[in-house]
Amino acid sequence: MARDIPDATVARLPIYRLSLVDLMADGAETVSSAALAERAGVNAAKVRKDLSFLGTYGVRGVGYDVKLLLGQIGDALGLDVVAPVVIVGMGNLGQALARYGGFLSRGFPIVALVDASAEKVGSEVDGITVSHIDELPELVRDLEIAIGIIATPSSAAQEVADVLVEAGVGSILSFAPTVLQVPDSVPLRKVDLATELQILGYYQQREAGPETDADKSA
Amino acid sequence: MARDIPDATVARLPIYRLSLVDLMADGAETVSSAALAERAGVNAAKVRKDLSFLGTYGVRGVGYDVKLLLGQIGDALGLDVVAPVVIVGMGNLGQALARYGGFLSRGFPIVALVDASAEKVGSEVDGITVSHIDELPELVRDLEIAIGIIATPSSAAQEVADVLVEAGVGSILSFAPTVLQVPDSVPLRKVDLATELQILGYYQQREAGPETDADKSA
DNA sequence: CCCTGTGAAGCAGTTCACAGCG
DNA sequence: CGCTGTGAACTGCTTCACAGGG
Repeated sequence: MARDIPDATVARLPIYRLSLVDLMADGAETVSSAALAERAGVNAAKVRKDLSFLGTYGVRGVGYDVKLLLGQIGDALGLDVVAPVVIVGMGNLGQALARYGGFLSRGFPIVALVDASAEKVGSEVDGITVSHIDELPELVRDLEIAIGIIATPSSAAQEVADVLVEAGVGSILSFAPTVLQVPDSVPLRKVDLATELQILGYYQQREAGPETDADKSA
Repeated sequence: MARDIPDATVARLPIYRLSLVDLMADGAETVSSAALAERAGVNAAKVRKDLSFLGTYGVRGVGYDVKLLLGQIGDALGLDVVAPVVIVGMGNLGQALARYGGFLSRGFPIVALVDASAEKVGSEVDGITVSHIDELPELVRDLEIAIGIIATPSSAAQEVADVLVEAGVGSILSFAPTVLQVPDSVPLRKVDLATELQILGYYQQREAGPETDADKSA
């Protein structure tokens, strides 16, 4: 079992996974690093280096077995372990995420929805009844929730993050446009539309930008 | 005018901006690199290095003038130039973004909404009438749209990206979980819920992860 | 002979540490 | 005397280039 994969590589594994799923749908049984690189939008050396962190599964002169590689990436990402998700904040974005999340591959089931407003509590979104935010700690414990998604206004985000951490959530994904303070032991990732637009604005200004990477995150 | 700022710095400027807006609301007139670093969740040396790329605006022994610094960051990001936005795909996510976008600071007005389905075309979302996707090139030209946001299913994303590029959009933000091919001259950023969850899954697995970065992106 | 796996070189980003200005 | 601005060291990521296996 491969441990301690560089952050930059981890951020690319889901992209390789996506490409491999497509390849498998196309009936491919093996794939070369060059072909995978093309699909994933990176260069071949990077693909080989990245995959080498998972252990070695390529066959020289042939390439990688698509199915096997998919399994290896899934193992590395821990996709075999189900990680229940709660979405906090049932505004436009939270509701959209709840419905959108329904399409997510098995592994990240949305098991609870939470909001602070009396109007929303009790209503159903995508088949799940919205609970009051005061019940969050209880929900996290009872449903063994691993990931908390914050889709509240900025003003409430830190408070929600504190509750999630306190309740024992394993990691947090925030859509609130604010910086959150959480213990180092809780992985936190942030997605913010305004930030993304501003970054694009910079590159646009001076014609010709880089070619993405996102992940930039880790 | 400061040119050629490192990608990693550009990705942090919106975060500094956010922190500075808060500081200004709190009535602060100056801020030290240490204080700004704390708010932004980075270290002080990084703040100073980053800001040095904008030109020098700090006063030794005192810190940075909040208002002046906000202006400088805005200039660097090109926030003085209005960049009209079109959202393509009026599913749950697209609609949520349209409404959410209404809250965005001036500078990124959503001026058009587009969808392929006859049901959606003609309806109104957040005060804007949804146009048919065939009108996209025309809209981009007439409304001088600078940024295209892709909120379609994966299957349509590449086609939409091609149309946007062809129509002359300056940059693209994609929410579709697929890798898009665009010319190097068009900055592209990707946001994908499933990718984010998978990355979190990795770090969660081995208890104790890094402290975000997002962006990871450029 | 093709394609992987990987040392080694090169580059970008981060952090340190301190000189110097207000 | 505090805090900035920055050279220099360091760390981590990317890319090159090639040895070696199927």
